[in-house]
Amino acid sequence: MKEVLENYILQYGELNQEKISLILEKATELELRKDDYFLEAGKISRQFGFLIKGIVRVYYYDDKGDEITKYFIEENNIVVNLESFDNKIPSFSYVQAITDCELIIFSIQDWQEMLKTIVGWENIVHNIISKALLQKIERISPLISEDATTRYLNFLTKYPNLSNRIPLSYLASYLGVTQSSLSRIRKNIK
Amino acid sequence: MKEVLENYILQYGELNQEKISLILEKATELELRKDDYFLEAGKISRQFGFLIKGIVRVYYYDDKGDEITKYFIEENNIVVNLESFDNKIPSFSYVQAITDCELIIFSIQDWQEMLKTIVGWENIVHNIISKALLQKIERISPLISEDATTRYLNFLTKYPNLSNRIPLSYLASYLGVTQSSLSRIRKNIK
DNA sequence: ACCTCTTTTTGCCAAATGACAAATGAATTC
DNA sequence: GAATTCATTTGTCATTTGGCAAAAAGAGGT
Repeated sequence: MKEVLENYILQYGELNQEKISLILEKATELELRKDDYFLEAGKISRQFGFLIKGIVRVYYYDDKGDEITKYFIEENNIVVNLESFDNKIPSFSYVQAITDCELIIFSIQDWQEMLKTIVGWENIVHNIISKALLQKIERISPLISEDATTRYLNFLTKYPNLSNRIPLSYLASYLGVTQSSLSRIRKNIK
Repeated sequence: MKEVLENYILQYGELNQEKISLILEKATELELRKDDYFLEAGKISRQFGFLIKGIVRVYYYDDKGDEITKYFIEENNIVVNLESFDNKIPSFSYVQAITDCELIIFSIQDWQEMLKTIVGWENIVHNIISKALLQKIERISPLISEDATTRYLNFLTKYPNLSNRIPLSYLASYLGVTQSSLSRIRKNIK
C-alpha cells in the first residue's frame, strides 16, 4: 500500500531510496468507514493524510446553517486542512469519508521532523501542496460563472467516476444548487 | 520600496539580514499603467511579482468567449501564474493592471537560483505561496453557494477599498452575475 | 462647452432557480 | 416482508437572474 504513496511522491521530485524509506517508516495506515470523520470542525488537524481508496468530502455550515460541500477528494490525493495543520488552529470544516476509505497518515510531529531533517523533502512537499491547492482553485473557479446545468455537465465529464458514488445532496451543495434543482437538471439531461 | 517586501517576507519566517540582502539585490521595480499586462495568455510566466501599489486582475475567456475575472490581487500580495511559472507552460489567463501599479519583480532564473542557494528561503516561499493559494480558495469558495446579492454584499464588506476602484463589468464577471444584474442589485441596496 | 467613446442603468420579457410540501423510491432493521 | 428511515423526485408558485436593446450617465479629448 505504501508503494502507491511512494510513486506519488516521486512524481513530484527526486529522492533516494534511503530517504524514501525514512518517510515511509513514519507512515501508518488508517481505515475509515463511510461517514466517519477524518477531521471535525473545532478540532486541530494533526495528521497529514494521503487517500489510497475511497472518497472524502470537506464541508462546513454557512451563516444560514446550511451544509456546504467545499470539495471532494479522490483517490491519490492528500487529505489535510492546511490552515489548521500549519497554524495549529481549529478547523472550520469537517473532513468526512463518504465511502469506506483507506488512508496513509503522518502525525504532525513526524511530519515536521521530516521536513527539517530530510534534505529535498521540503521541496517535494511544496510541490505536492501547491499542485493540490492549484487544482482546487481550477475546479472551483469555473463553478461561479457557469449556470447550473453546465456545472453539472462539466462535473460529469471531469469526474465521471465520482458522480455515481456521491449522494445527490452533497453534489448539489458542491455545485451551489438546491437538491431539487439538481434533480430536475438531471432529469432534463437524460 | 523594497522595505515593504522585506517586511512582507519576514512575516513568513526568519531570515538574517545577509540573506535578505541577497534577495533584495535581485529585485527590480516595475511600473504598469492602467490596462497594461503583467502576463498574457499564451505566454509563459517568467517573473515572480510582488504588488506594492495598485490592483491587478486575473481573467480568461470561457468557452462562450465571455471574459471571466478569476480574481483580483491587492497591494502586498504576490503576482504570478504559478502553473505557468513552475512548469514553464503557457498561461491560460491574462494578468492585467486595472489601476496604475508598482511591482517588485524577480526573474525566473534569479528566483530558482535563490531557492537553491539561500537556506531557509525555500521554506518562506512555501509559506507565502500556500497562504496565497489558500486565501484564493477561501475567497472564491463561498461565491458558489451564495445568491448574487449576498455575494456582492460580502464583497463590499470584505474588500471595502476595492469596490470603488473596480469597474462594474470586472466585478460582475468575478461575482458570476451579469453586469445588468449587478447594477440592479446595487440599486436595491442603496 | 461640445463631441465621442465607454460604462452603467433601466425596461421588458423569458428562463432558471429557489422554497416548501408532498409523493415516490431505496435502503435498513427487526 | 412490514415498518421505519433516509434519499430523491415531483408539483406549485414566487423570486431571481439572464438576454437584449435602448437610454442615461460619465470620462476624456479638443
